[in-house]
Amino acid sequence: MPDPSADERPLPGRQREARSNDAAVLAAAREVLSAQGHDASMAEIARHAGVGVASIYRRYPTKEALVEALRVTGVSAAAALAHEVAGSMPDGAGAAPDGHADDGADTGAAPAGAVASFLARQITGAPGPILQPPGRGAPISSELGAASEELHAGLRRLVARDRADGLVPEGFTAADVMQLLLHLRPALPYPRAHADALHLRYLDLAMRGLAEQARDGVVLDDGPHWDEWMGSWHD
Amino acid sequence: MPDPSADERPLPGRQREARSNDAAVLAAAREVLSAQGHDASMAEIARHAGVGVASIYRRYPTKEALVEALRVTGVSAAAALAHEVAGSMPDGAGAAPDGHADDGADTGAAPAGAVASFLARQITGAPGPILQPPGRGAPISSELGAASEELHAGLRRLVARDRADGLVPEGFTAADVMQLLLHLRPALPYPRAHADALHLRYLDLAMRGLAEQARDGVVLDDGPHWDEWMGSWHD
DNA sequence: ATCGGAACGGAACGTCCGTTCCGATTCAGA
DNA sequence: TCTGAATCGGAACGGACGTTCCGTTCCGAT
Repeated sequence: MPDPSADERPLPGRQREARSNDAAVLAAAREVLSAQGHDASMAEIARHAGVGVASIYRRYPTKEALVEALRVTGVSAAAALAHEVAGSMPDGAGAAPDGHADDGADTGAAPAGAVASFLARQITGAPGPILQPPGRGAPISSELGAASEELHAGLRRLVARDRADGLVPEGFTAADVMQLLLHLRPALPYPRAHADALHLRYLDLAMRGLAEQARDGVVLDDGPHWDEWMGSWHD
Repeated sequence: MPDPSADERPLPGRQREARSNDAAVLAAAREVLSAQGHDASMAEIARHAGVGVASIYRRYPTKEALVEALRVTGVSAAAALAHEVAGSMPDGAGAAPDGHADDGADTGAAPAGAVASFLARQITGAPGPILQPPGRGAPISSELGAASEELHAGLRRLVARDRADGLVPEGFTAADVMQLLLHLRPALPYPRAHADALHLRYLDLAMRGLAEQARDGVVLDDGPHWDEWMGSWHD
């Protein structure tokens, strides 16, 4: 979707505040929603961003739309990272998100798929409510669908590499990675650092289990499908 | 807390409906809260129980109190099961909850602690919101505290037995079992059976990881403490 | 210096939900 | 059969939150 007007910051007047507000809103939303869960109030997000509620609604028609935007950026960042870890970036993708090189160090010789997923979660900054699928009804904007597909491709590459290295058992798929992430998540009521430390502790167990299954030649029976994540269940 | 009046169903007149309503409310609450999460409405619970909202409030002063009651029964059932699996029941404890013998079969030679915990969760029937600790402020009624302590004792026995059998690594504690349960939980938005199947799939990974750590002689560094679960964090 | 419009912040509105209140219903005892 | 107490279900209340509306502020242009 190309912008017909000139895009090289042509009107830096009042619109610059708009842009910076936009960024502040996104950051605040990520922060507040990740700390307090999905029922944090819009007023709280606005206050955190140093902005009135109206400034949020001017850009996002609804709270769900704001969460959607966070989902898209989170999933895109995860996809970029997955591709990067897998060995080569996709085409002209943006720069890799910052601050993730150190975290991966202490996970040892774990399967890259799981590691990358954990890092992806770190990147999103808002693990619980945001990596979770939207409500039952009408899900998946085209943007989110595209990001999701890109992530799928990246994870497939990662898992394939891990399979070749004998780090994950046969039958373990990219969809498994997503569902494992959905099932193993930091406990909300605790302070962030504490919850993350424990999260890492137990994720390590799962990765060891994977590697052991691979060594034992286990063949997993049919697991989840990719579109079950973010999929519409229609009950 | 002994009841001074006669307790052997002395007034079966209108009060029988009260008793059965009470049971229906508890069952409905467990069902609805487990399916829809903590923000299911009281009206929905009442409707599910075939009862007016007032009949709930007549017995539980607040929604939180109702959830508390579910927590107590859930934790007590888990404690009873843990003691049973560990080899002998506590004193005059009630009968073991039904319908759990079959589920344990397909987990193979997994550590009993994790298996029992999973079963405990099955028993509670309301995994997510109910095993989670209450809000930050004033937690832990004495009843819940007692049930929690009983569960702690049971899990300690289980974990000790598993340690002796070389199924869990050194440094893995009863508190670890609880926190692992808190971190690895069924994904809500999916149909129950599906979410449970995946939950079991990934729990199996963690248990394999535990066993492997034990075989490798891994010594875990300091993990969680028991009273961090249900503990008041005071931020 | 003044004007127009874009963007702002916060007050106002409607809805939903937890909780309370009240008239109707049922049952034990006379 | 009648009375009264206990219990019931659902309507009414109050507050919180998502969303909308409006008067104000700021910036570029005339």
